[in-house]
Amino acid sequence: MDNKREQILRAAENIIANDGLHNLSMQKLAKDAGVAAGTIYRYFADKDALIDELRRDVLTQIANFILEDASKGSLEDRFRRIWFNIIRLGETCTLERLNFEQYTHLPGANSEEHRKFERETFAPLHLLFAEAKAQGLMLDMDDELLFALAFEPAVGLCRRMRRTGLNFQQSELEQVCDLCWRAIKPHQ
Amino acid sequence: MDNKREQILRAAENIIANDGLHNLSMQKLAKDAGVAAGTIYRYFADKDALIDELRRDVLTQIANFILEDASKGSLEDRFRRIWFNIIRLGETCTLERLNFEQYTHLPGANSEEHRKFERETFAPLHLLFAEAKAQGLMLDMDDELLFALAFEPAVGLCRRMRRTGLNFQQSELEQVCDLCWRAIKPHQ
Amino acid sequence: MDNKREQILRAAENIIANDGLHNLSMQKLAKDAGVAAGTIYRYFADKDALIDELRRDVLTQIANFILEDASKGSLEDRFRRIWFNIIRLGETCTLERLNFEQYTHLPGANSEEHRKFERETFAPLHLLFAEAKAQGLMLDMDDELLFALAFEPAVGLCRRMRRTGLNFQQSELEQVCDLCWRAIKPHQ
Amino acid sequence: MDNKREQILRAAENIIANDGLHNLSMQKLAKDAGVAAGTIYRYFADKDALIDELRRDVLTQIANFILEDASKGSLEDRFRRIWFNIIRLGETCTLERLNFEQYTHLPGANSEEHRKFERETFAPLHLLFAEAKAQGLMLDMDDELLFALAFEPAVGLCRRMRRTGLNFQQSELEQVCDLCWRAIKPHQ
DNA sequence: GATGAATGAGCCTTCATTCAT
DNA sequence: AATGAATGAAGGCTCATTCAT
Repeated sequence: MDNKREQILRAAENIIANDGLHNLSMQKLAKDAGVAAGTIYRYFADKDALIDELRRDVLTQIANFILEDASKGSLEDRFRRIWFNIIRLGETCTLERLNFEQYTHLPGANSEEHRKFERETFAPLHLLFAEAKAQGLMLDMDDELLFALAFEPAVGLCRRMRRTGLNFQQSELEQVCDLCWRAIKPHQ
Repeated sequence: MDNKREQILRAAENIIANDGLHNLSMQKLAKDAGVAAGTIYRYFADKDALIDELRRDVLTQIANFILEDASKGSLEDRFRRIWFNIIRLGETCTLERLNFEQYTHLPGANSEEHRKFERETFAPLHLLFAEAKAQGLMLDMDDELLFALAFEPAVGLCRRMRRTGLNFQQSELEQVCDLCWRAIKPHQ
Repeated sequence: MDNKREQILRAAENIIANDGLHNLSMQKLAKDAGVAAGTIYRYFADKDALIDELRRDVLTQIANFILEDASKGSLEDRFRRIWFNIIRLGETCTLERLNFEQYTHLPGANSEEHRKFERETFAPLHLLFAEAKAQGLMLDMDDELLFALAFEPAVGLCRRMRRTGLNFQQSELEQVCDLCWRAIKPHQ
Repeated sequence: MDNKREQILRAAENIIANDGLHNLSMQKLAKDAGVAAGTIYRYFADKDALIDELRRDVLTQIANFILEDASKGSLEDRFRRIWFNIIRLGETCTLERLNFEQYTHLPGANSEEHRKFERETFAPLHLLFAEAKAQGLMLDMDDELLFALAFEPAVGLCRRMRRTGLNFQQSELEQVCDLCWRAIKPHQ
């Protein structure tokens, strides 16, 4: 049964989410995953490889979560859905799952190789931008800049929620989302 | 002479900036700081306390950098100055100083205690927001939301620059800054 | 079919010859022998037993090699043939077979039990000595002493060749062999 | 006090002599040497470096023992003294010291670098050979061949004594030594 | 105050062996 | 008989911390 690999990855994610990467020891991981220490090495070459895999795995989960239903409805609907998915991702601060910020701290997240993987995984987002620009609904800027204006506020609010444990009111969030949408729209 | 404490903190910052937190060993720190390993323990209770102090120390430096001249000129000038200070901070990738992102990775940065310190350190920013709201130049929203809209795009772009190593053109950044400023301005 | 036992022994010999005893892991052995790890334990009680068997097995091969044709021709011919077989054994540094020196390093080679086996295996040598002594062609000394005088130089030269990788000229070897033969001959 | 380094080397030698190299664990070594595991690493970079040093250290001891008084008296006296020093070295099978055979099994003993060190350490032997050849007391052969004829029998007898635990009678050894000396002397 | 040698718990990893299939 | 996934003890090594000097 290959769910042992899955058990290990989930236990690793859990430990990092709760105690931080520096508390991820192979001994503890084995115990939490319910396997023997040696077993981990049947599935992952070494600790680095395990983290590599976890990084990709988590990114995929995050992307799936954020981009869910990102292709249905009007462009504005799709934008808002993504925006709130980011918020929801931040709100879902179960201690069992790595959040986006923790993910970016994983070693290797900045490697050229991984950034390529990230680009591919978030391809739908770039399609959305392209479509919107083509229809004159978004400013014709570099995607990086658009993302910063449109979604970084949401990412930042997530971080804030995570750090303080406090949530915002839905109406407040709606207003911010609205302002983000306006910010990247061509001025009438 | 208390500059030994300073030597130690600077050496620690330097090591983390260059090699990462996980390469900060007390022996290497002692060597780089030019003191004996035991000496560190005369100034800091233990490694955690050292990092606690470094975290506050670095935050203060960062705040000083970002809020430099934040009280001169028109409100828009002050806003723009802060916004570009954030960008400059991201661009200034000296190997000698911790950058903002590295700072946020330091363990304990999310503790209630440290967040309180952070709030105090960035008090001038809240004063700016208060002043601007009073003059009707900014939307009357929670400071957290305002910050997200106004500055998170800059923070995000810094992160992007660090990760990819690429810089943006000044004109592009000006445009984004401008859009941030508009985003939080009341729609006349 | 019992050739699985043989496969395992050959694979073990091969690994030790190429990579050294300390690289003989049961997993690698299983892989190289083309069997499952557990299967080895159907043929050998444990790793020690496997090495025990390999030791005997290799000794037998070595003895066969050295004593080949050791019963044909004049006593001097037989002596010389053995002497040069020892040299040839040292020169034959195939990577597939353990050489004599590697053999002597196998744990347990000095056990009383194994030495008895060694004595039996080299019985023909003792017969040769007995015959030669009876004919007055060799000094009437303890076989151990005779062996030391007659063959240890050859063994030593092999070791030297293995260590340095250099070979000696045939004429030089002939001279040494000749001097060995003289050394154990009664002084006219 | 730098005798900790010495303690560690002696404990290592002791363990290898008694239990074999594969039983030399850093844990056991630390315990036997009366230091903490980490302390070993203050004196030796790692296990390999420790063994490297031990190899040189033991070779030096062996050479000192064998070459003791090797420059006094007639050439034959010197020859016999060395020959019997080799025997004595083998007889001195205290379990506390590595013998020559064990020494040659230490990893790295065959490296070019170490062989060079060996050559230097045994330089007096080569001087002896040179002197004897110049005086016409020894055959004009390669030193390697001379050594094989003259001393390998002694080395072999040592090995034998070590393996069987039995000693030879002094008169027997005298005879063998004598035959070795004759073997390398020019046939009048 | 300052030193740095010494400590030993804890880390990552390997591998002989077992056992359910 | 054969498999190979799983085990977990043990190995080499690091490093935060202490303490005699």
